[in-house]
Amino acid sequence: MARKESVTEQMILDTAFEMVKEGGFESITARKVAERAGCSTQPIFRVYKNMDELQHAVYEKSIHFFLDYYKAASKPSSVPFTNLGLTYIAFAREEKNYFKLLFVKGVKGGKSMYELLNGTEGNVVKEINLARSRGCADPGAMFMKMWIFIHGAACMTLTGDYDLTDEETISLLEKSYESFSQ
Amino acid sequence: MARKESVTEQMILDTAFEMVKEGGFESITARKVAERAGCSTQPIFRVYKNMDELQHAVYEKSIHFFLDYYKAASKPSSVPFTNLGLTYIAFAREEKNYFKLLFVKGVKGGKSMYELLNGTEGNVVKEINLARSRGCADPGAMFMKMWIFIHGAACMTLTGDYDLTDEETISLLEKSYESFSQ
DNA sequence: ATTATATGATAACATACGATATGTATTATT
DNA sequence: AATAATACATATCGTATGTTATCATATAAT
Repeated sequence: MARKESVTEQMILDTAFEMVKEGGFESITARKVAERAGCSTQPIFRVYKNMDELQHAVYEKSIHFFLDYYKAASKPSSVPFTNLGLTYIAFAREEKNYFKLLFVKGVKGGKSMYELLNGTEGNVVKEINLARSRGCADPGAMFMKMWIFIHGAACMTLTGDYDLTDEETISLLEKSYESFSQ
Repeated sequence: MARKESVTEQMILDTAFEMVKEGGFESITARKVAERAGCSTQPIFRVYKNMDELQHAVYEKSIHFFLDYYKAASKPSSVPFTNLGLTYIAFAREEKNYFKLLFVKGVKGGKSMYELLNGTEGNVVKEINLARSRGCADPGAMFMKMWIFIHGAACMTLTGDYDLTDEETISLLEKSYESFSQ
C-alpha cells in the first residue's frame, strides 16, 4: 500500500553524527544534514519530530561512541585511573568535538561526567576498587583528585595548552597518583 | 557643524559586555545589543566596522575584567599558585560565561591561557619565583602540574562536577602542592 | 490493473541574522 | 537664518535557520 522508505533513520542519524566530528555540534542544521545525506529536509522531520530530537539522538550516539572508544583502548590497569585518564585525554585530542559535546558543553538534560565515565561497564567503580585493593585509604578522594587533574589535561588539549605524548601522559599520571598517595 | 553623538562606543561596548554575563558570547547580536542600548543597529556599525570588531572589543574588555577580578581578589600567597588558583576557580564559578570566553572556547586570534594568566602584572612569573625561593627544584614543572589541576577544577565547576567552598579549595590546592613537592 | 497511502522533493513561511541605503534630525559654523 | 556635516531611525536586502504545506510518485495490497 505504501511507498518504500528510501531515507532511513540510520542514514540521517549517521550523517548528522559524522558532521559533528569536523564541524561540531552546532554544525548540524536540517538543510546541511539533508544535503549530505542526499535528500530533502522532509525525511528528517518525518523521522524526528524536530531538530531537538535529532540533536538528542546524536548526543546519545556520541555517548556510545565514547564508550566504544574507551572499550577499544582499555588495557589492564597498572596504576589506578591512569588508563582511564590516558584514554580520556586521547579522546579529547583526537575527537575534540565529541569531547566538547559530552564533557564540556553540558547539554540540557545530558548525563553528568561521572555517569558518562562509569558507563555500562562500571569503569570508574572498577578503578576505585583497584585503588582500594592496592592500599589506598580513601579511594573516593583519590578519584576526585586524579579526575580533576585528568580533566584539566583533557580540557587544555582543546586549547593547545597541553600537548604531551601518550608515554609522557602515562608517566605524568602515574607520578601524580603516587604524589596523591603520600 | 555636525550632529552631536548620542550613542557612544562606550555605551555599545558596555551593553554588549553586560550581555555576555548572562547570555554568553553568542548572545551578542546587532539587534539585541541595539535594543538593550535603546538605539537602532546603525550606531553599532558606525562605531564598529562589523560584528567581528565588536566581538573582539568585548573579548579585550573581558580580559581586563578578569585581570581586575584577580587584582581585587589577590592576597599574599601562602603556598605558591594556591591564591592564583583559588581566584581562577572562583572566577569560573561566579563568571561562567566570561570564563568560557577566555579559557575554554579559544577565540580566533585570542590570547593563550598563559598570556592571560600572566597578565600585565606577571602573576605567573611571580608565583614561579616564589616556588623557587621556597626550594622547589623545578618550578616550571610544578606550575604545569598545579595548573592542570586548577584548570580541571575550574572547568568542572562549569558542568557542576566541582562544587567545593573556597576554604575546601584552598586546602585541596595546598595539599596538592605538597603532594607534587615530594 | 487498480487503488490506497506513505514517502519525499519542491517550495514556501516565519524568524533571525549581518549589513546597508536612504531620509530625517541635529548641531556648529557662517 | 542659511548651510554643511554628521548621527540616527527606518526600512530593506540577502542569507540562514526551523518547520510545514503541497503534490507527484513509488509500492504494496487488492
